[in-house]
Amino acid sequence: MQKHITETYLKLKELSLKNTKVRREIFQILSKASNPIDAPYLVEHIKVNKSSIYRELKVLVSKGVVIEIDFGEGKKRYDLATVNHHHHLVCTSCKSISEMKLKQDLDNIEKEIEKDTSFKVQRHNLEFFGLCANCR
Amino acid sequence: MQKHITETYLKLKELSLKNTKVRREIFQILSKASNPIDAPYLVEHIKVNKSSIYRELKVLVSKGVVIEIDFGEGKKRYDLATVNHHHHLVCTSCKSISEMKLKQDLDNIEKEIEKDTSFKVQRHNLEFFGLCANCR
DNA sequence: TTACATGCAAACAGTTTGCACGTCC
DNA sequence: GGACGTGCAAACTGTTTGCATGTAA
Repeated sequence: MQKHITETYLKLKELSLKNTKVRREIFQILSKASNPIDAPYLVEHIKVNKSSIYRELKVLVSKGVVIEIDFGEGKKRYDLATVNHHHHLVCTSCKSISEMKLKQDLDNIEKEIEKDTSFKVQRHNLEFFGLCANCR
Repeated sequence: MQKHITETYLKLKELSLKNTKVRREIFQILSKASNPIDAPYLVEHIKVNKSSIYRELKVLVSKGVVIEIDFGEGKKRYDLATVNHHHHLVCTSCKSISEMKLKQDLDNIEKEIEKDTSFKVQRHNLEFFGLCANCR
């Protein structure tokens, strides 16, 4: 707990961002969450004006500490930019989300694209939609 | 031209959908387009009330003739559900979109997921973001 | 002290809804 | 004739903006 607070404090310092309420709380919620969290959830759970939250999310995304994900729900989701790149399995029935890591990521595919099309890949989105174990 | 109209007519019949203005025009625009088209574009270019267009898009998606794509722009894009499954290269600078087909699609990955996680994959989204030949 | 963070209210974009009316087969 | 499509206006959700004020370092 104390450890967690200290880590957050250090991370903010490292990014030369002031230690403010929104920042602390966004970090807290995202780090506790096991799945990407949508902006409206943050707005609902952090007692700070929503514009501050949306503004803050942009800052954190631009700093690269937080990543933005879109499952096509009409709203954005956010997750800590952990070292572990992974993909999501989204259940089309109960909407639950689980994570998975590819044994071998798409690096070879990305290289192939760059060679074939001269498009320089910066990142990719890969999500799978289907039925989770409970719903199938 | 005549051919195209006839095809559309037949397709509608096959789906037991009435031959209406919105339907014809959505098909026409989507089939001429080389990239997925966003809903606001359709609203702007088809002289029909926007609610009809949004309603219609849902019908066509549910019938499986049209697919819905989301590049995280805050709006949805639509494309004819052709036989050719492909992926997109979205330029983060000029926003241009190009298409690509994987030599080998993700079928093996999907099978792996089903085996490892008991999640039944129905479909996936895979988009690459980066710089196109012009912008890099 | 001052650059950066916040609250508030209003605006915006995309999309959805209810209801009365119109039209394809 | 009846099921289905449409127009219109209003509402809704997610997100952004301008501006005056507050606050961390």
